[in-house]
Amino acid sequence: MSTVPAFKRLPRAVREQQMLDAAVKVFSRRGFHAASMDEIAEDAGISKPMVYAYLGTKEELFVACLHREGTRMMQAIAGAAAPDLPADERLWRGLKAFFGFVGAYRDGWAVLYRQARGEQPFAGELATMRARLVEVVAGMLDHALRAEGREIAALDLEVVAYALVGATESLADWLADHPDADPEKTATRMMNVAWLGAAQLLHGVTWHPPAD
Amino acid sequence: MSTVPAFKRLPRAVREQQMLDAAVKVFSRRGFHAASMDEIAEDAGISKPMVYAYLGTKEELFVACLHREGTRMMQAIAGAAAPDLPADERLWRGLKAFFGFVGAYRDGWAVLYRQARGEQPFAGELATMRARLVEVVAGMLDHALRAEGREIAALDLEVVAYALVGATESLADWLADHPDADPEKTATRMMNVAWLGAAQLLHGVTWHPPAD
Amino acid sequence: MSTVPAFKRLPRAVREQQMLDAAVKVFSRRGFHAASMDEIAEDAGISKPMVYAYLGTKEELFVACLHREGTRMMQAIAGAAAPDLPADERLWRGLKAFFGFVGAYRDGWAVLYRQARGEQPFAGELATMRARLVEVVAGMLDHALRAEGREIAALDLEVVAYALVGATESLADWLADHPDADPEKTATRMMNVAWLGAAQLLHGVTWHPPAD
Amino acid sequence: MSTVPAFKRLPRAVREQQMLDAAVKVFSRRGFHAASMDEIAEDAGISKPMVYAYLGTKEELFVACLHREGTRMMQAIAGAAAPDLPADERLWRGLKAFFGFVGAYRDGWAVLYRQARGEQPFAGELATMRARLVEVVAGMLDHALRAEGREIAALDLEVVAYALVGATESLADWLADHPDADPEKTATRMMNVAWLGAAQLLHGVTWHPPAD
DNA sequence: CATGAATGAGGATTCATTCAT
DNA sequence: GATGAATGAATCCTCATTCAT
Repeated sequence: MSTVPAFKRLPRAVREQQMLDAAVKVFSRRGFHAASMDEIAEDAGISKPMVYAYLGTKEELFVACLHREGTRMMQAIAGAAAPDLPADERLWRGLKAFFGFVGAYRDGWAVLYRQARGEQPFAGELATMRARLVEVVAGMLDHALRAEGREIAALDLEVVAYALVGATESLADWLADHPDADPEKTATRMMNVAWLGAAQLLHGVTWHPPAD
Repeated sequence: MSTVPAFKRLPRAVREQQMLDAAVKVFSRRGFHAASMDEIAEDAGISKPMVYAYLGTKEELFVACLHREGTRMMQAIAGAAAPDLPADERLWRGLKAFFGFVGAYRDGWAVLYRQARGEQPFAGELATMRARLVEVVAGMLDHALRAEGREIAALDLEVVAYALVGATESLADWLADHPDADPEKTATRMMNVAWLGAAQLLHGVTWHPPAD
Repeated sequence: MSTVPAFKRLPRAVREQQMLDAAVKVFSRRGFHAASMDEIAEDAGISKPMVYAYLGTKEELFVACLHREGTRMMQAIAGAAAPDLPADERLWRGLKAFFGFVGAYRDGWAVLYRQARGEQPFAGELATMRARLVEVVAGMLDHALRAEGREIAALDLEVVAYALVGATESLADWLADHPDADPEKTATRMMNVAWLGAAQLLHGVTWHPPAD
Repeated sequence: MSTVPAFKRLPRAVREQQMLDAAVKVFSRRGFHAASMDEIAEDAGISKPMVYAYLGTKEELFVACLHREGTRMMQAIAGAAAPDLPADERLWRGLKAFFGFVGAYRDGWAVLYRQARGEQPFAGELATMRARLVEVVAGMLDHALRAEGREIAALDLEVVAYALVGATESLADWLADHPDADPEKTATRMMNVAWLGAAQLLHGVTWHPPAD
């Protein structure tokens, strides 16, 4: 019955999303350190003490951003790359979803990687997220290898997967810096880098250092 | 037994190197923002005003670090990967030199990439350095392709090179985080990722998205 | 007996005045450069960040002082020297009000002139304020001259007015340095310097350099 | 017999003058606080320790500037206004010499007054110099009054002289700010302000406050 | 005589964070 | 629940001043 003005006394969940939106925006524009809680609060249209009450300290707030954006990204990928598809199909769909996400949420991507990578407090968080990706990729490769009757040392597998993830992140950076670039085209290029080599590996072709 | 009282009234060139050493160390441990000029000065065994007198502001100091470490790295690579070698040989030697450098100067690598990537003021500096690498790699691929009588769009070439550089940087990160890992082994793994795929490309094999 | 804990959580307007009071006091005692924001904040009974939050940087704070004191002074003069009075009466009342102000707010005067004059960043501010005074005085002279059927070159008028203002400022300095001196007596003396000469000018008497 | 390069190993007196030249220039451009000993030394073409060795601390250096410029000015005036001339002639010549000096050595004037006025450490020095001027002017007035068979209270005399000196300084400021203005014209204007009033005083005309 | 090297000390400014209303 | 008011604690940077060569 009360006629409270819109945008006031919103339920907590809504407020929190507003704050996270503002935080992601400001963190991605300014970077973690240069971002000020003042600016975030102002951008969220809320007073600073509210931000602290709802989402805690600056670090906690950043971690919350990381979580939200990371979860969104993983969901986008997981939803596209069903585990029962063949390896190349899975990889292709996953990459398409990934680059699509990056293209659509450049701010989120900037928060996730560009900022988090440099700041030690979040290295752990980031490592966890990346580890999940690496694990997925490594699992795909391993699965495909076993289907071919082959095997590869776990460490080698991990490192190769790590490299592929790194290449992908790098192209994501490139995409974030080229607003006009086409995400799907970028995914295709990544496939050409990743799959051609991986397919060789699957067929048992490997490279060895020369005698030197 | 030396007749010079160590650490006192050293000539400028020496002090500057000491300062850069300290700065690289502190920046790599703490990150650009969290690093304090006080700590850098103390670590260099000198007072703050000297740091300002010789190397300028904090940003200028960081750029100086970037330059020194970047130059060292490029020299290490250039010295190893002579341009007259065949492509795979050049790639292999370049990677070996690169991972060797990263393994030997983990602090320098951290300053170069992990820190610089996140901080906007240095994005430009870093982009320039990475662009040089990408250009070299792209040049190698292009050279090899032409030798095979093939060609590829410049943009595609750049993006593929970008991905390879990204994968390499990612493995370098991994190496920096695993002090016991063997640089040469890591280089071998990178070759397996990069060269197997690149060789396919060289032979005209490409991947195309399914009809969907 | 008051129910409000004095000096705590005061509204912004009140705190700003306290800060300005403190700033005027400290600036006038120490001079702009030698004054420290620490001392001003402490004198205002508040922490430094509040000063920055409300009044901005040291320069902006000084300008705020200049504005407040200058406005007060101009109001005191304007309130006393009604424009419809005869010239000598206006001049007398204006001078009385002016020296009364200086006698009552010696700190304010010191900030206004002694400090501002020396520091380049405020030369403009001060020049504007002095220009207003000069204009008023010149206007008075011009008005009186025209009433006598005479005229004088605008530049001459300005310079003469400038000299009168300078003489007045100088006596104000003298007054500020002699706490026991009587402001009204000082005003009378200034009239004897200013009016006797001005009256001659009004009657067409002028001095010309000898043939030499 | 030695062929030392010119401008090196100069006799002390010469070096000191070079330093003072540089100091006057820098102080007048930047103001006392903003001026740095580095800049002064560099401008003098000499190393900082030399400045300290010859002229002492920054304050002492400033005082030395004050002395040199003040002495030059007093000499210029004293040389022109011979004590045996009639009062108006003396005043006219003195003013001409004064404004001529200011016009010729704007830097010196800026150091003398604009800078020194604001900085407490030099208030005393300045007051002494101004007192000498005031004394001279007051002496002139007194001498002329007695010649007319009149007398005036010492304090009144001092204050009036103070006002005249103030007006003169003020016009000197104006002159320093208007590089194209003619010093002699300015002196004439000052005579019109000063002498017309003073002459009235000499003839026994005085102004008294209205009954109120 | 002359200077490059070196520093102690201090000041402006900013920010994350928390009360008291 | 919500906020204006308030601050402790750092951090960058500069400068007058002095050794040691």
